[in-house]
Amino acid sequence: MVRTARFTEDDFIEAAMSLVAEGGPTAATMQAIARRTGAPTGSIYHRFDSRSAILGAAWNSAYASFTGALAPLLHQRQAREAALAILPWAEANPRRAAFLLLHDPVSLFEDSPPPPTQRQALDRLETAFDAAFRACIAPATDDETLARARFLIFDGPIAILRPSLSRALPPPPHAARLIADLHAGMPVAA
Amino acid sequence: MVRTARFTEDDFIEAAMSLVAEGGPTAATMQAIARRTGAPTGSIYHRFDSRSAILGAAWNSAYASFTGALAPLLHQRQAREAALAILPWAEANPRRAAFLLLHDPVSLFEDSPPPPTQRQALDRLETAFDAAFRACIAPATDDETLARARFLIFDGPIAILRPSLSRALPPPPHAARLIADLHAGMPVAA
DNA sequence: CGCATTCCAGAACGTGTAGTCTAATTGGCA
DNA sequence: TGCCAATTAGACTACACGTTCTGGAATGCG
Repeated sequence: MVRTARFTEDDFIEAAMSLVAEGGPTAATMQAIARRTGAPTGSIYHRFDSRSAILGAAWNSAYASFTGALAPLLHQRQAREAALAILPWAEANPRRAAFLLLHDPVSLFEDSPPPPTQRQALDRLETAFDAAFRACIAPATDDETLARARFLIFDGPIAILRPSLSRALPPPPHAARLIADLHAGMPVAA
Repeated sequence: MVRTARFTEDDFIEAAMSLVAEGGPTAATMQAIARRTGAPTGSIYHRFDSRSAILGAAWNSAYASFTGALAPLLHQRQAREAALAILPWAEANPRRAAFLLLHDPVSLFEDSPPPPTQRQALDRLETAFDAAFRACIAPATDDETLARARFLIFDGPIAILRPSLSRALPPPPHAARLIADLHAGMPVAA
C-alpha cells in the first residue's frame, strides 16, 4: 500500500444500500453512489468490477447479517423467538433492513446478474440458512408445513414490519405484540 | 373515426402490466411494450401522453379490480371472507395480481409521477376503499387495531399468496387454509 | 372520387446510463 | 530525494431510454 485510500469498499456498499433503501433499485446509479460518497466514478470501478458487483456485495452483506441474527434461534427450534428477533435486528440495522426487506430482489439484478463468485457465496448462505429453517420445523417436510412456517417466521413478521420500514421509522410497540399473537394463535407445529 | 385502429389503449395497458409482472417496473420500457404489442412506439404515444400515463392507467385498473372484489365484503363486515376473496381474485386476474401485489409501487413512478387526472382518480378509489376498510373494523380507530386488521385482511394474505404469484402459478390449496387459520387464531375484533 | 381526419410507422433527438481510458496524485521505501 | 505501485480523478465512449417529428396509410363522408 503506497497511497492511503480515501474510499473503502464499504463506503460504496453503504451508499448503494441507503440509496436503494430510499428510492428503490434504480436510484442506486453509479453517479448517485459517486455523489453520495464524494468519489468520482473511476474510484468506484477501482473497487468493484461493475454496478451489479456493488449491489451483489450489498445484498450478501445484508443477507448475512439477517440470517446471522436468526439462524441460532432456528437451530434451537425457537420459531417464535426467531420471528420476534427480526424487530430488534431491523432497529439496529435500519439501512440493511430496508434494503433487504423492502424492495424486490428481482429488480436489483434484472439488468445483469452479480458476478459468479458472489452468486456462489450467496448460494452458500442460502443453503446454510435453509438448513437452519428446516431444523426448526423438523421432522416435518411437507409443502404446507413449510409454507406455514415460512409465513409465521419470515413473511408475516416482515409484512408487519414493512410499513414502519418504508417510513424509515423504528418498529412500533404493537409490532411485537402482533407477532406474538400470530404465533400464539397459529403455532408452527400444527 | 376514420381509420380502424389496430391497437387499443387496453392492448398497451395489458402489455405494460405483464411486463411489470414478469420483470419489475423497469422491464416495462416503451420499446418493450412496442415489441410485445407489435406496435411502433409512435402508436403508443398516440394513445398515451407518456410512459407514466400507461403505468398509471394500469395501476388504477388493477387497483379498481382488486378493491371492487373486496369492498362489498368489507362493508358487510366480513373480514375473513374478504381476506379469502383475494385468492379467487388473484386466480381470475393473474396479470393484474402480479402487477399490483408483487412489485413495489414506489418504483413504478419514481422517475415521473402519473398525470394529475389519474392521480385524482386513484385518490378517489383509495379513499372509497379506506372507508370500506374502516367500516369493517368500526368502531375501533386506534393504530394497533388498524395495523392488526390491515395485516389480517391484506398484508398477511398477500404474503401468503406472493410465492405462487411470483412463479406465475395459481394459489396452492393450502393458501386458503393458512388464511382461514390466521383469522381463526387471531380475530380482527380483539 | 377526393377530402378531412384518425391512426400507423419508424427514424431521429437529447438525456442519462454503465463502463473505459489516460493522466495526475499520493506516500512508503531504497 | 527519486522511484513505483496503488489510488484518485474525470473526461470520454457506446448505448438504451423516453419522447418528438414527419410522412404515409386507411376510412367515413360529401
